[in-house]
Amino acid sequence: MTDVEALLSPRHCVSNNLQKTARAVSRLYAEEMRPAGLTRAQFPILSMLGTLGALPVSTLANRLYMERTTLTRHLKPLEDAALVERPRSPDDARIRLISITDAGRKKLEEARALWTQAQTRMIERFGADEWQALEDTLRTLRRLTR
Amino acid sequence: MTDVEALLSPRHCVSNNLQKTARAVSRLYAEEMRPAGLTRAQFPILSMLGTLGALPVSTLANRLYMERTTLTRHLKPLEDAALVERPRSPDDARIRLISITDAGRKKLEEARALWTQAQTRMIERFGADEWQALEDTLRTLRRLTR
DNA sequence: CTTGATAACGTGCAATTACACCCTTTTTCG
DNA sequence: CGAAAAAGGGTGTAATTGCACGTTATCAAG
Repeated sequence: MTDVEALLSPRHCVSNNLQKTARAVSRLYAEEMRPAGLTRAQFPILSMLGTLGALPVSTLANRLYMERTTLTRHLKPLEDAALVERPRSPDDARIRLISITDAGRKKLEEARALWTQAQTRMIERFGADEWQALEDTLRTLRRLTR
Repeated sequence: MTDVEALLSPRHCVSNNLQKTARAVSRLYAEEMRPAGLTRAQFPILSMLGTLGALPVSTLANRLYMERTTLTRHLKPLEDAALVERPRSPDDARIRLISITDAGRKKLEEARALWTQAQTRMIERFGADEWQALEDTLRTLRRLTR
């Protein structure tokens, strides 16, 4: 049994430990995916759209655990590059239904090849079982923040 | 035994899962620490300096798992606020030895009270043992990136 | 039907991050 | 010694993030 008091030193900060680790890992993926011509944030957005189809901005943001306004920023360059569309819903003019285009799917496939390399390298180093367990733990942690 | 292939869907991206979780948790800490008058990055920097004393920029950056140039950006406002000093080393004029000032320690104490609240809340929700284990796992993951 | 509340989305601004490139100082080695 | 290499550090520029606030569209009550 670990005592809570033992974890009340900034060295054990949950937020900072996650942040540091995310930075460290992100650098590896970014390096490997650079030739794809997609920024780091664009890949998960296109992936999500490729899987789920047309979604309102807010719904998409929730799925990505991303601020809605942050997502809006990312969508603009993607729309300019014709990788996504964002027409207004016919039923509710407030809503924009974001979807991936054919060009977007093409780009996504290219990027995915590079991503698969980075992911494979990472999993092989860290261990598939270990990552599976960590992924579950991180999901639990995210749920606690809502 | 989990197969690696099962983890080669972007949904299982190590980088993105860490990033999402860091964002979600960071928002909680940021909200709680807002009254401290320190930004999120400043707190771990001051903490590290409070513990370790005077350090060269590169060494400090390594300890924080932060890009050296990113740290430089953060140091400027801290120096302007007189919370840190960065005199050149007498032995090697290339090196700046970063250290916390008395005003910095004072500010750190204030911020730490708020941080402790956020950390306590987080640990109580998540579990002390669980966090201890996760912290170790994250450290392992960071080591793999070097 | 109109008026206030709410929902969905965008913008202004500031903080965070990092790659590419630069300058200065020290070290290495002929 | 003197020139080249290496080490330490800073700047230019761009991507990422999110809070406060504003705009437009829909809904609920009277």
